[in-house]
Amino acid sequence: MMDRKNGQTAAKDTTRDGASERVVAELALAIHEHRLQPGAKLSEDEVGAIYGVSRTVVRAALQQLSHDRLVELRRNRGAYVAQPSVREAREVFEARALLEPRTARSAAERVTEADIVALRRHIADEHAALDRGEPGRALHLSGLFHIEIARIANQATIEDFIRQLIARSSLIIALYWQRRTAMCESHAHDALLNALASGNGDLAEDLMKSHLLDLLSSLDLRNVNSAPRTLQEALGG
Amino acid sequence: MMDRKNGQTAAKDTTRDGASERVVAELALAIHEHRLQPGAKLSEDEVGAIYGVSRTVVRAALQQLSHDRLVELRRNRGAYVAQPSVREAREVFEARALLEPRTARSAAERVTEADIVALRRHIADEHAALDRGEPGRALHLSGLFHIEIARIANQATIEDFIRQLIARSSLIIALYWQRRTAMCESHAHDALLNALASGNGDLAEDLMKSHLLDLLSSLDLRNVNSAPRTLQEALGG
DNA sequence: CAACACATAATTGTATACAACACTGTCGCA
DNA sequence: TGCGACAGTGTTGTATACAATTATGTGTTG
Repeated sequence: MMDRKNGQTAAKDTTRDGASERVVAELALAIHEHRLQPGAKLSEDEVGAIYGVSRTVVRAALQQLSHDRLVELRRNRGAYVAQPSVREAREVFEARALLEPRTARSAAERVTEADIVALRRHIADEHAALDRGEPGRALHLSGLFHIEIARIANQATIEDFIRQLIARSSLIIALYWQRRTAMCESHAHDALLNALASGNGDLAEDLMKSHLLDLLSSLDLRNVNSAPRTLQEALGG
Repeated sequence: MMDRKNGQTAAKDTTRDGASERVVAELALAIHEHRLQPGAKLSEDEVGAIYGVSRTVVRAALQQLSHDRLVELRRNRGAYVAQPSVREAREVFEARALLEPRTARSAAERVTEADIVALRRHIADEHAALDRGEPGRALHLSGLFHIEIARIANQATIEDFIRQLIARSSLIIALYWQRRTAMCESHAHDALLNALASGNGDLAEDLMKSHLLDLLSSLDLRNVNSAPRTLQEALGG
């Protein structure tokens, strides 16, 4: 293990200390991009070996992720990528419906030229990822679009909540997405962007609301398998 | 230190493992009841000695508290009870205004007899604490009243957010409360309880909204001392 | 006397060691 | 053969040791 650590030291020297933050970021990204599937076990030794840190650091990272509900900690049994239940899925979108439309309105009232440019960039990246056949990355970028809007609204507290909700949404989509509908949401993002650019708060609020409803309705939340999936299913897939 | 640990083992045997949760609870309670003032330093060794656990456990607890923004972690410099800025204070109440009125409406639509009984109990406890001259405890109970309403609304995700916001509100009140207005909010809680008991969602939502506005207006948020208070002031007080 | 530099002490960041618990497979018994 | 007890193995929970960083106090120097 020491060898591996030394092998990664070169790449780590930018991160000086606070090694757990890097692990948090890497794991969160892997979950967001669906490289880690819901239910996957995150063994402390294994994760530590991969990133060249001790279990102490890994534990801190896992605890942090568990607070965002990306990871579920079971006492004496380890950490697993969370598997939101159908009920949790509904709750998350309920909360988003409560927070995001109003936030979009605030954003429309405060948005600057630079913000618009950044948002256009996000959308372009999203399309590019889709064209490259990286739906996981596209989904991640789609989430960042929402977070960017929250940032523009300039309410750090609400932004944090939205960030958590979007992270969980990523897991929910991994579990409950039904392929039927194509990934058409980029259209919704375009419309939102236009509303923001024109400073139309009413429209932005409405568009966000219906966008979230669309998203929710594209999920299959009939509680067919509301029970947590077994590890075997996750590993076999 | 070992002696102390053994000395507490008897009291700890109910908590089997997960020792950090107990530390989290104790520290959070101390903060909520204003026994720990904003800005107070939480040394790992010291906290560990008090609760008879190692720094490992204390660190886990502090990290958890920092995620709820009750504690601020500064790299290589330790953990301090958070000192929300004026801006954060406004943001917290903005978020509460977004979440709680709608939640109160939901609660009114779902409330049961047992819930009403529990809420009455909360209010009674709150009054009792005030009469006993324990304003810190009364404030804590007042927060629990809000959390109870969120619980009744049966949206665990939103409940968690509200829980965080109320925890932070406790710190905000510790910092920015202006004595002028008496602790009259119990009245507001009574009115809310009646609205809930009669199943009047509209009224509950309105009452919650104005209750939060009252609370906000009872704070002194002119940024007289928006800069974080010095440790000396905290210690000298 | 003020200001800087350095040595010292104290505290946090990380790694490792040991203990406690959970899971797995085997053996014995009905 | 089926079920239960038990030991073995591996993983997590906690404590401690060491390294790195910061804060403090002292002495020197302009």
